[in-house]
Amino acid sequence: MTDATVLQPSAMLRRAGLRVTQPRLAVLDALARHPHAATDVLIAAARETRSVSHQAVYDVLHTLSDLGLVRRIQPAGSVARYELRVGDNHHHVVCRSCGDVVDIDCATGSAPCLDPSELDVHAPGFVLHEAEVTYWGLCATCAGSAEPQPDLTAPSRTASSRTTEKRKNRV
Amino acid sequence: MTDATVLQPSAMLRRAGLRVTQPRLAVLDALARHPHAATDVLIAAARETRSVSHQAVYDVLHTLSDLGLVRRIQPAGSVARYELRVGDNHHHVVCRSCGDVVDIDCATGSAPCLDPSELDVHAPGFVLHEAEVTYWGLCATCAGSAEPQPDLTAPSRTASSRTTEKRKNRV
DNA sequence: CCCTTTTCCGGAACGAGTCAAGACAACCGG
DNA sequence: CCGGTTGTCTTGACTCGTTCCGGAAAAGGG
Ligand SMILES: [Mn+2]
Ligand SMILES: [Mn+2]
Ligand SMILES: [Zn+2]
Ligand SMILES: [Zn+2]
Repeated sequence: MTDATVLQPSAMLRRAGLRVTQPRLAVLDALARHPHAATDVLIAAARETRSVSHQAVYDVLHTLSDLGLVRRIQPAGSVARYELRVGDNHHHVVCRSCGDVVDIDCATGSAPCLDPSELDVHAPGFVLHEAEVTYWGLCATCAGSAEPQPDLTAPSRTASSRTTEKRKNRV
Repeated sequence: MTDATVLQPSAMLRRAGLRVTQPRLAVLDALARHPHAATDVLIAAARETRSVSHQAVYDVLHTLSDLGLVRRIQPAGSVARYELRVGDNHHHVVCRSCGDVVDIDCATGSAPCLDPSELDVHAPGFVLHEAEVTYWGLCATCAGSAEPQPDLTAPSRTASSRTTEKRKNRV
């Protein structure tokens, strides 16, 4: 429901009982412009607007995600990413090669959208909150090019041990 | 299918074209005894058997997961965890409080067990490999105790910014 | 048993994220 | 409009899991 994007940044902060500060406005602005961005990207983006310390960005992201104003996702092998789309229990498609993340509306509806049939058998008494679904594969670009894009998660390598390639975790 | 656990360790190594070495046997043994264990636990467990360097364990885990002999999972906010159950596309239930991981058979069958309806719309040309499902909630123990167990992932905190508690990432 | 190739080792390095303590600035009440 | 009270930011050091490096060791084929 309460889609954060429709509210005035300062309004949504105050409504959550938070002070309206420069770092928070800067981060909210950065989030609006960079959905699913990693922290370092958000830091850079926030600095385009205001002067903010990296620690402030971390603090803001913690505060906001603890209060549910932003969502934090962390596809395996990636650093934390953040988005303003909250409360709609949507899912994500992630490219194994370039790490790109795309939203997918939840077909089933609200959380938990899926129910593990064997829950009672293998984890009796477990209280289920949500089912997180991550679709893995290759985006159109990466699927096309034989030589994949600068990699991100890459557990999908065919060969043996130590890879020589570098990796980068940008957006 | 090819459930790793039913094969002799040395056999499955050789069948994958790998040399049978002490570190690899030690890690396979550790994995058998500690499903879903984090790397540090596996290092400790492997050392109970043979003398192995931490780097060797990392190398082995990379080699084996690259070849698909072990599976690597990484629930958001946790370090990497490994298991021998591969190729059956099973899913996981994770306790938000203590970080405990439990297997859940995939009801649908083989990967990708789920199909995002809007794939073509929002990510046209995307080649789907698998759908990873992670169920989040509280295990019976943690749901019972008001004061939750030593924490692991804990994005579920209600209050504001900087938490005072410590955390630990064990199995 | 020797040689080649793979694998392992120890140590240094790295990067995302955290801790800590003092400076600062929102907001409130006057 | 001002000054005090908190909650928030800054700076800089630091932790922890993991990776990089290059020489040493050992697996396996001949
Ligand atoms: Mn999203
Ligand atoms: Mn499992
Ligand atoms: Zn891609
Ligand atoms: Zn628990």
